[in-house]
Amino acid sequence: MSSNSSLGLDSQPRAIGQGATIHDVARLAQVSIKTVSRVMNNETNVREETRIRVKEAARSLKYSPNLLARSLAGSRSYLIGLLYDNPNADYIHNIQSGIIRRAREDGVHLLSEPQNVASPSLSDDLDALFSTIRLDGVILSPPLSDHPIVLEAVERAGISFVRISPHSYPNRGASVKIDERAAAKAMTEVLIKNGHRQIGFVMGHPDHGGSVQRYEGFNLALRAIGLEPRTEWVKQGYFTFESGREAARSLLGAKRRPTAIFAANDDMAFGVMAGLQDEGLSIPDDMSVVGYDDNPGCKLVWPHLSTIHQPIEAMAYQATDLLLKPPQGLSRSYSVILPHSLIERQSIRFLGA
Amino acid sequence: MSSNSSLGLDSQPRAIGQGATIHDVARLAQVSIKTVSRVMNNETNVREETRIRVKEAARSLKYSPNLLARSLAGSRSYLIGLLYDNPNADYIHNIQSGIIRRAREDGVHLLSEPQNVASPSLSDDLDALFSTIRLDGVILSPPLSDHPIVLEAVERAGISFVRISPHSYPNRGASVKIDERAAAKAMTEVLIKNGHRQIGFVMGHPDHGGSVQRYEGFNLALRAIGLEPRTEWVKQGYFTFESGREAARSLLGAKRRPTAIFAANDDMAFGVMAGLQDEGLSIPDDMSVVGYDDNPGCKLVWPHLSTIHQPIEAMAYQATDLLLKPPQGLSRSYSVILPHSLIERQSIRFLGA
DNA sequence: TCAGGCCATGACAGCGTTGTCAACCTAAGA
DNA sequence: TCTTAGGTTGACAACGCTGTCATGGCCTGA
Repeated sequence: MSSNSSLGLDSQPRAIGQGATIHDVARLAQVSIKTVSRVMNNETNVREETRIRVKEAARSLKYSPNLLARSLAGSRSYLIGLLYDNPNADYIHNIQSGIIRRAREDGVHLLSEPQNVASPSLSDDLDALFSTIRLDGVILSPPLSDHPIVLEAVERAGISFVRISPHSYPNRGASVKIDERAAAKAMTEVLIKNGHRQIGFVMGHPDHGGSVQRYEGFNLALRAIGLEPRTEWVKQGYFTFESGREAARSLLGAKRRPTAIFAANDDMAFGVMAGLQDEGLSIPDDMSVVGYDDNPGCKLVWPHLSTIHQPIEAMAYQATDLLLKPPQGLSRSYSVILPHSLIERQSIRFLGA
Repeated sequence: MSSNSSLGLDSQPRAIGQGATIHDVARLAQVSIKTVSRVMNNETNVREETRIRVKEAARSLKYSPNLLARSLAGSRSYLIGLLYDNPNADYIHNIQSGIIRRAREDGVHLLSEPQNVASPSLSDDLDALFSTIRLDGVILSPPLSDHPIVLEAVERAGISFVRISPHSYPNRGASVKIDERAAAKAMTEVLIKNGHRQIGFVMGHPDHGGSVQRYEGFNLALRAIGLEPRTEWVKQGYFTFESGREAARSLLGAKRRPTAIFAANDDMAFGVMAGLQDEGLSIPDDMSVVGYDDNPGCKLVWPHLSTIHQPIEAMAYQATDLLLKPPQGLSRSYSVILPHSLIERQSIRFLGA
């Protein structure tokens, strides 16, 4: 005897917590399951009358198609992944919010998959992930968006992906970013406009692509007024508070001190501020400080930190949009550049124009 | 003719990006797919020799079972959900990290599902979510862990769940929390030990259960030394920076000013500090301030904020452990209480013992 | 020697969908 | 009137697993 779970006689409601299936809807609407499938997927070639009847039945049964069955049978999984390895909670939170906001428009769900860049099994881990769950696509956030092993794994699995703020391999996939070079240049120009000529720079983590671009922007602004960056004023940092503090100390030891310090991210800028205050310097009177990221902490430190604001949430939304609705003739280097903004707060002293 | 996709003749490797299936492994190991299934699930009653042969085959094909097919056929989905509606990025990030750390031990993946508590469709949204994906369980983070509609939806769907830091409905499901009342009491006692007797309190959001308990702990400590809280020193806040600032202003308007202010979370404490500084007061000289949460901003504000630290990540790990490996005879009010800690920094002035 | 039991294994039917293909109906054109 | 094309619908086989049950081999004890 074959399954009778969908026979009319078996009118027993399902166990608590079990949703209706396509069979239940089909029976109620007096059509085949295939027609229900057509209606649920908004396919064409269904008589209007039938469509309404099915929709009515689906509504009354509170039917919603089982995602797992759908993906097993069809070619989509309605699941996308976010790959990240970033200690900055605020950044990830914004990314995630943007992705989910867009994904929900298409009934897609998000799998959060942090990865350890340093792990020797990274490649295998990703292979396992992709073969375990056939994702409709993944979003790569920095620093993973520039990581060759990650890119290879994604490409090997044949999964479509969008990179957020990539800096290398420009031809490997669509991306969403801001013009970090221009942003850093603008920030530097603000310092210049305020009369600063001796400006220190704390570089970002050498493995993050953004570090280079921000430094280039800084240099561009200086050269534009005929200045050459002095290496004794450029310190290597690692995007952490402590590395910023360290850099500040080191900068204060220079023969000649700068009048302002540009840290390549806010966490380091906070560290710089702390390091300066450790030495009894007052900000911005004795030293101006600016950062990059618009971390919520910017409004907590005193004075409030001037910085660059990236529309993280919007970038993630865009990235997901690109993933879910790829534009016609999407080239392998398709890239959306969103506008950044410069937030001036109280951490810059005006030295005269 | 039946499917030949698994016949020996069809030795063609799969399309790029497609993983091996259980049939591929079975063929290579010369066993039935059922035996492969047994080995992959560590079931008993498989001859050791066979087990090894299958494992070898699986490894060489880089086989990992398809999660979706597994869940469709079996009773588990290897997917759990995190339900949250909390603007605090740091909090959510820690929760998520803890969950994922534990989930990975069991090969389980996490679906991040923010929900809007205020949405009129909350109940329907949850029903749809649960019937679309049969989750193995969900973690409820505050304020959702106390939300009747959420609890009903989860119970209705028959999904197992664990609540993080619940405050109401103690008999509805397992939970993980800290003793918030004791923590707030301890914080207040530190203030008392430093000589403070006039202490202001900024309450948390009225919809968050924690607000009440923190206030109770505060009261307990006062009453223990024979003090009654003065209502003019107790202000309603909403867990936001701005509401803290507001409360500070209002507190300064009191006939007699307190010497210390305890804000029920750090964001409000930051607001209080800002409000105080707006009026030219110096912290802690003119007023001591303490918070609750150990937000990363605590080390950014000046002076650094004394606060209560909750082991958020560990709580989430525990909660997931409870979900994935429920202890025998788990009662409906099973609750794990983790230790908190009190972090003393520079925001308290010593007035004499 | 043989029944009884346990262990190891496999056949096969689902799980709830989508994809493929065939069948039917209707209206338009010959 | 008969085709023909296109719109509408359904039957049925996947998708890649797990659950159930049957089968056969081997060991044990009477």
